[in-house]
Amino acid sequence: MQLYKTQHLKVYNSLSGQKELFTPIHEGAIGMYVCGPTVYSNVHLGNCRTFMSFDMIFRYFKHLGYKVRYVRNITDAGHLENDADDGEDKIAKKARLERIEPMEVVQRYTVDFHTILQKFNFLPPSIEPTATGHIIEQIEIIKEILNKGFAYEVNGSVYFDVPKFNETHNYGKLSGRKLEDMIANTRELAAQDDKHSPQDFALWKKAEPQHIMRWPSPWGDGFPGWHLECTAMSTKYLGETFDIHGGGMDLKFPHHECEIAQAEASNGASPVNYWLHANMLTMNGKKMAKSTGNNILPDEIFSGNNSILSKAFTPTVVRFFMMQAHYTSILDLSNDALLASEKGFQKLMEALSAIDKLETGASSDFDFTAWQQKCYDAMNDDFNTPTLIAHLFEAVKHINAIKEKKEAISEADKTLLKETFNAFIFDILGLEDKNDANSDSDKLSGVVALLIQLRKEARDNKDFATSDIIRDQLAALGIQLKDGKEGTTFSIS
RNA sequence: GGCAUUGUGGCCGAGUGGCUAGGCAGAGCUCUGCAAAAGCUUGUACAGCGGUUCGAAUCCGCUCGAUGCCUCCA
Repeated sequence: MQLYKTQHLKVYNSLSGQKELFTPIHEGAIGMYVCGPTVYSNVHLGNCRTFMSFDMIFRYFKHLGYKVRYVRNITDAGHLENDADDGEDKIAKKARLERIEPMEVVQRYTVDFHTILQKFNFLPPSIEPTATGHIIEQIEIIKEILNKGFAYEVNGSVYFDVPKFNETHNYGKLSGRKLEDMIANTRELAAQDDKHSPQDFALWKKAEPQHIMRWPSPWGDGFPGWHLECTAMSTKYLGETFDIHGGGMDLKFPHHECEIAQAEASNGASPVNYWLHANMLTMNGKKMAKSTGNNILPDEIFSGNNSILSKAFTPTVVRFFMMQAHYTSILDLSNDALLASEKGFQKLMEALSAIDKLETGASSDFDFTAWQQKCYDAMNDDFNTPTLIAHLFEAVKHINAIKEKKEAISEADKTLLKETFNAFIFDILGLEDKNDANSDSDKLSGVVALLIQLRKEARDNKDFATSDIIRDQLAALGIQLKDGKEGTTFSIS
């Protein structure tokens, strides 16, 4: 059955600035494009947050029964470092610094990107196209824009004519900018520039002799402009108008604004119905960015090898931390926040594992069907994962009460509870119940189990000196024993 | 300077014109040989100053602060 027929989803559309009822162009099917990474260095945690937000969105669409074509590109053609003529593309620069082929840089960091996302339990997109694999498509779009008169060629480069475009279209409608204001606020620089207007942007740049990444084109050897690849690839795989375009908030202007302009100039149609923007992850209150050095790598968190965190955190805890904030809000990373998330996540997992053991009765004291709908309502309200998680914790309270026989649950509700928990926690939020430490080594588990047994015997004999030695020595090794009604379990920190 | 977003209890972080967010920490309790773990209970916060309203943390204005974009950036 298709849930989307009964669950009505609202999304915040950056284009309108409002939450809108989501209706795909083709019933039951969704086309979604998300701007992927530029693979010139290791993906940092801030990058991951954006992709994780859209991974969650992708997962929810699938859960609702939509057929989704999710396209997330790899930018491997490099972007210009700056707008001046001597701009150098990032990948070429990195290649020169490291004395390797540009495609070697691309390969290295593409692999890193995929490895990290896998650790975070990402679902792979339907298509992951690369910019260099779509040079021909990009050239075709440039030709079309030139034909329509919205671009001009200068010295082997082609620029998009923003003022001309703005005469008949609305440049700035996504970011809420007005061309007049932009012109009025233009900084005075770029003395020797081929561009007619500072607002114009490159569709094709002439490659200087020393430039490594280059392709032949009708305008000579060069490379595509910064915004073109997304237009080319989204159009190719999703059509001239598609449902959702996502990306980080920092891409809204100029990148996405230019995408709209390119698409409208080349084929006349507005390319995207719903623009979704994920907000930034900050650290110490500042945006994470490769360029400023204010960032942390995922592996530095997983290993605990960094200066801001007191310990290591697993990928799923980091994911839970991020899901506790709404994707459109700025989220600040800190040790305390991560610690809080870790404890909360453990609590959730313990409740989940307790469900199976719950004894059922004739009826339930809690309306689990209504509760389940509240979970959906949260997600239907622009993917409100923090509210969803609050509802999950509400259920945790009832699970514990049932466990202690203070409340009752019916067999049917127990099944519903289990299915709902699994669906939201694993399928939608993408979390994993990995007790890394415990599953680490069967031998270790066996040894600890043996020690637990010896300690139990000592305690039964009231030999507390021995039992406390076992407990304290294990604790010193980072193995904590947890005495419960059903016996003793342990966790490794 | 321009555009945009934002300011919630010790920390993180939702939300809404009047009805408990949630997590963590803290406090109390239960359990325990003692602890730990676990569970239960507990907090009336919404930058400041005005205004609209029967009623605003939620709407409007101003002040102050923060962040993002305006050059590549998730």
